[in-house]
Amino acid sequence: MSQVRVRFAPSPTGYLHIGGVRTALFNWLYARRHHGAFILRIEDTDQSRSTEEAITAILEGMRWVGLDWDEGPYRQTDRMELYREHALRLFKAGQAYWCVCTAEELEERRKEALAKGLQPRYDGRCRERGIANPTGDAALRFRAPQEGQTVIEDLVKGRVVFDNAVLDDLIILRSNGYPTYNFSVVVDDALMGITHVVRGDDHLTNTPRQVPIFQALGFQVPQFGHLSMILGSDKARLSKRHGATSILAYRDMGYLPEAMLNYLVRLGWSFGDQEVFSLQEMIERFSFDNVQKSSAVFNPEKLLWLNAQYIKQSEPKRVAEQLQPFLERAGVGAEAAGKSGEWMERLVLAFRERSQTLEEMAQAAIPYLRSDIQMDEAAAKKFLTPAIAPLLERLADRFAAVPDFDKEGLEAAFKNVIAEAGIKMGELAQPVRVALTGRTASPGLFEVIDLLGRDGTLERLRRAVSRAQRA
RNA sequence: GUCCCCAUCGUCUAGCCUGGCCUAGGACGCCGGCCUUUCAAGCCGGCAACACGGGUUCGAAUCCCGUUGGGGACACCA
Repeated sequence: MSQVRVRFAPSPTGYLHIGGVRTALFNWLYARRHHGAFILRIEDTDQSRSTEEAITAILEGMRWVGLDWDEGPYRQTDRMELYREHALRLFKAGQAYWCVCTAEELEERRKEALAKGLQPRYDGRCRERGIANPTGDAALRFRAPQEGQTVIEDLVKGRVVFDNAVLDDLIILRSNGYPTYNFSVVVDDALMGITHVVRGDDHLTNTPRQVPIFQALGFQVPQFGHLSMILGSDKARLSKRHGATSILAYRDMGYLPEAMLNYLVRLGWSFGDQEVFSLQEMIERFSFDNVQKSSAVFNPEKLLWLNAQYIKQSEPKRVAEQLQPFLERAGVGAEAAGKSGEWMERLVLAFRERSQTLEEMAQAAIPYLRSDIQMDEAAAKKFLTPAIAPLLERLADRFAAVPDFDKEGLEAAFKNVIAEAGIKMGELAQPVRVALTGRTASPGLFEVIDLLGRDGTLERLRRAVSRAQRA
């Protein structure tokens, strides 16, 4: 059996969206599963819509999620001679002809047909003109089969049959010399030896247009697999109005790349009841046999849950590294840089179970990095009262007396104070929490103290005492 | 309009190909409880679906036909 060769072929007309990443992922998984090659190809033949920035964003997105490619990135604009050469070959063989209908005329006829409720296909008026050497602007059209059927044995949809009567003679070479999509894909997929064309099912109806071109060119027809679309909550195709769709936007919101891939792979694919998959597991288990035919609605809550799972399970050291840019954006980059790696890991350990994103973790970490804390006024009013002040002061004194400020000593000191005062743990814990963090919610008190250290803890406690006395 | 694809809890899905094991399983979310110094996490429990109508069959979520609904395509875009 020949080697598997698959490709991801985005057009650089915008950022890399998550639907594209899922298509890339399925291709990549299939390649890795079968020890084949995953090829990246940029389809930039639309000069007016393709941009360098988009190409950069696509590569950046692919690298971020870790979908590495074995060949490419190829750019179609670097391969123009190839398309022209094969298009002309078709012309010489009588399988393509020059068309001098103008774009305006075509557009008019198209609208007319649509208005009449007919399929807006090219009427073939240049088909028999036999123009050999067009003088002005002319496009080259493929002479598509008019009879019979084109049958596709799709890897995910199964057998799909199209009547060739619905096909029209599509333009393969524009009058500006550039190839059109349906032609350049065929030439590239054939020349690059692509064995399985796996793409979105918005391309399903392009397939019967492409198959005859493969055949006319004398190329072997690859296998096709059409993946269902990702929909928004209103069941319409996922787009900007449903929220963020750019993969890099998710990076910037604090999602982990492995969580993104795990979420995306489960959108349309499953392996029994398993929800969490390492990359290795995905590779070992992936198969088109259990790829869903129907489209899937994008569910941000489940993504968030998966992200939280990954944050919890990842190596604290790695999470700490990935957290850096978020700390910088939160304005505490310098403070974080002053901390040891070991301290940063303790920070991650304290917050990994209460952060769904890295952004959330960075926000939660602010009071532990800055010396001046932002006090929640409502919380202060409720918990830092004159009545509690003497207890806080006593606690600060006892804490100060704990020899190496270790957890056991601190806990004993804390318990002594509440026992002496005859109050419950929570009655002192909340005021202390507010005193130390400025907030009513935080990790365990002794974890907080551990992060703050002796000086930070005592200073905040004392400051809270004077504030409480004045309240 | 024409062609193509699709249809199980709100959502992602298992089951469907190879009918009975389905009183339809899991996950997210939601609700309740446990744990608890707060917030989380974790654990336990609950609500919730075979789109509809015909067949075929002893028996249909599973096979067939139709209806309805949703999506996609129909460019000198990709």
